[in-house]
Amino acid sequence: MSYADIIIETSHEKLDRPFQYRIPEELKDTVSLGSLVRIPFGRGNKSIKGYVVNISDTAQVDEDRLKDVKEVVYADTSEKAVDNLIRLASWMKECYGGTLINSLKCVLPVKAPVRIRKTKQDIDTGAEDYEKVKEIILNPEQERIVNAFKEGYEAGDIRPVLIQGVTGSGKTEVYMEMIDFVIRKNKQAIMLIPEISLTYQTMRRFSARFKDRVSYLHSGLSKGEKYDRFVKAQRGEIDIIIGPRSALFTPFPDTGIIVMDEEHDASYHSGQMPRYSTRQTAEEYARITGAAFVMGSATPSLDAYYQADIGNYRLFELNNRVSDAKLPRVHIVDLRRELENGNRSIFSEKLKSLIADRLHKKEQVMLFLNRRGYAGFVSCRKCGYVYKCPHCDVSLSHHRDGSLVCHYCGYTTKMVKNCPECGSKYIGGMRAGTEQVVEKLHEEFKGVKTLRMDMDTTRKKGAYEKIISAFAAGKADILVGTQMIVKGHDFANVTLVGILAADMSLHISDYRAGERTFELLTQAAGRAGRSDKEGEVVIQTYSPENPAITYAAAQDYKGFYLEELSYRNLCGYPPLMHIMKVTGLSENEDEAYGILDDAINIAKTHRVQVIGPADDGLSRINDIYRKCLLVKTDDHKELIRIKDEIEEARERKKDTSGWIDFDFDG
DNA sequence: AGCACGCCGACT
DNA sequence: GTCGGCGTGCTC
Repeated sequence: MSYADIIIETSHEKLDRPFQYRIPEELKDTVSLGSLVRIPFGRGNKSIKGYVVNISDTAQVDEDRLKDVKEVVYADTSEKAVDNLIRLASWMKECYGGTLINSLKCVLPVKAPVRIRKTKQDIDTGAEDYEKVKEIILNPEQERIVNAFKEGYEAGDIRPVLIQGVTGSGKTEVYMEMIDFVIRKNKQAIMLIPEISLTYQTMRRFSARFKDRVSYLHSGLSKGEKYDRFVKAQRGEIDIIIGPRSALFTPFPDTGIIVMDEEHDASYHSGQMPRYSTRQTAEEYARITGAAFVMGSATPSLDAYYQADIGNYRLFELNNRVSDAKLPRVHIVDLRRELENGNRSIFSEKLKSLIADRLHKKEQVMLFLNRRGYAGFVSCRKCGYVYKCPHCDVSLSHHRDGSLVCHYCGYTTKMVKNCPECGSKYIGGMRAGTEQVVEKLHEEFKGVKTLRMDMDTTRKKGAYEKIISAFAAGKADILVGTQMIVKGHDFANVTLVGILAADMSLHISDYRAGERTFELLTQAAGRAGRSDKEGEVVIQTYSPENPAITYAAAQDYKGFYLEELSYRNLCGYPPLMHIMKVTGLSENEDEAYGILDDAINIAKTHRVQVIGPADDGLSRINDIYRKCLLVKTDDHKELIRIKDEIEEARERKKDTSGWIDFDFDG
């Protein structure tokens, strides 16, 4: 007789454990690991669904307490892939909290044997639209990395690989070469990209080389389309899958390599339960499957580079752009001087003259207004002074009631009329939107053609692609946008990039502000001069001496890393310390704080640092108060133990609001 | 979470 | 006596 351990579909944590059922003789051949089955549950024998997570031939409880599996809703064809994915789900539950059933749902393939129809969304991979296959000749730098990878792979070096390559250095060719090597061994490849919007261009490059052995997967596909691809993956009809973080869970029979492009990208963090880090999860999945794990970025996250620094990852560098394209020339403009010289506009004299020059030469310009996580910090336009928390060294946020508040520890002070540093009256928040920028451009340059790309203009489906292709086709001289214009798009005719207010992300109340700013500036600068024409970049800032700005201008990743690491060390932030962020939600402010009381008491019984509670960055959305608590220690395992205790306490109190993040982002 | 069992008060 | 209140505890 065989038995199945089943995780049932319920939101209740108390039931989030395996229940054993008898597999009746007639279902013996259809029930397999990962199968979705229907079972009677509870006194009422209510019929519910559950996932089979283990099959054994011994009963764990009295035989007379066991019930039979009623029916199989769907059985998987590839047990091996599913077995690995179930292990991954357990690891995720352990690491990030929440329920096992939640992690299983996140990880296990869609099981919906519905009719497959080809839709318009389908990117055609039929033979005709392939880009011309240029003969791929790697430059010596690329070749060295590929060879070292192959040697490591053959020698069984299981360490993840981090490629730090400047923008335009040809990382994709390196990935393709590595993938080619692995799939020739009859294994499959997962190619992760940060965003759905990058699917099309990545697909084009990959299908030019790998033809119909490549497919893609993302949340925009219907259940049927996803199912179709899972079946293809399981049957071995495709070798490579391309997609955002969810593509990591493609049920290949023998995953041989996982590539994570643009490793630093914030969208690799899941904002929903389970709140997982794609880098950590891919690393674990690579361990489980025995696959190679390769990350690449011009600006690796500090955490990833640190792993390379201490020898956990193998590090490779690509320091040159392909086909002799030069790195752009970068000008830093001190906006305080502009004010002194009587220029109160949002464009510095330098930027104005360079824009005029490009308009004359019929070359294109990108203007970048960094408004990410803009939380209303206060600074002096004369001397650049920024109000910061004396305890946490993050910028204070300006609240409607006029107070200045720290979003980490809750420190509060009054807003002032004059700059405490230089006494000027030019102190206040920074407020300029892309709309005003466009308006001012038309005032300044008569007849200029502009395109605007931000949250407003890209809300509609397909609007993003429309703007990108219009700009690529030369239908505008200047593209004005928020950080979304920075991501991976190559415009051959762009020779000038202007960053209007580099300080905006520098002073968000987040310990990662410097890292994010460096990243954005470096990536934005990388958009200039991607082909034969040399590019120029203008960075406008009130803090020209800030390392995030100076190192980005110099395109010096290593320099920034060392500087930022010593800052993190000094202030006790990741990657040297680990932070757990406990979030509490309530319609009532006192209650929101109250929810965190248990967490505080639990944390205080451990040898950790407890900070807060404080208003969370985005408190009071939809009239719900959001409060957070930070728990800091260098011992990650200790944080996991505290997390388990907090979850236990929350369960006892039937408190389902709130969540827990580790080394959180934003 | 559901659902049954159980041990007390006011009702045809 | 017994109908029903929801407190307690279990679910393979």
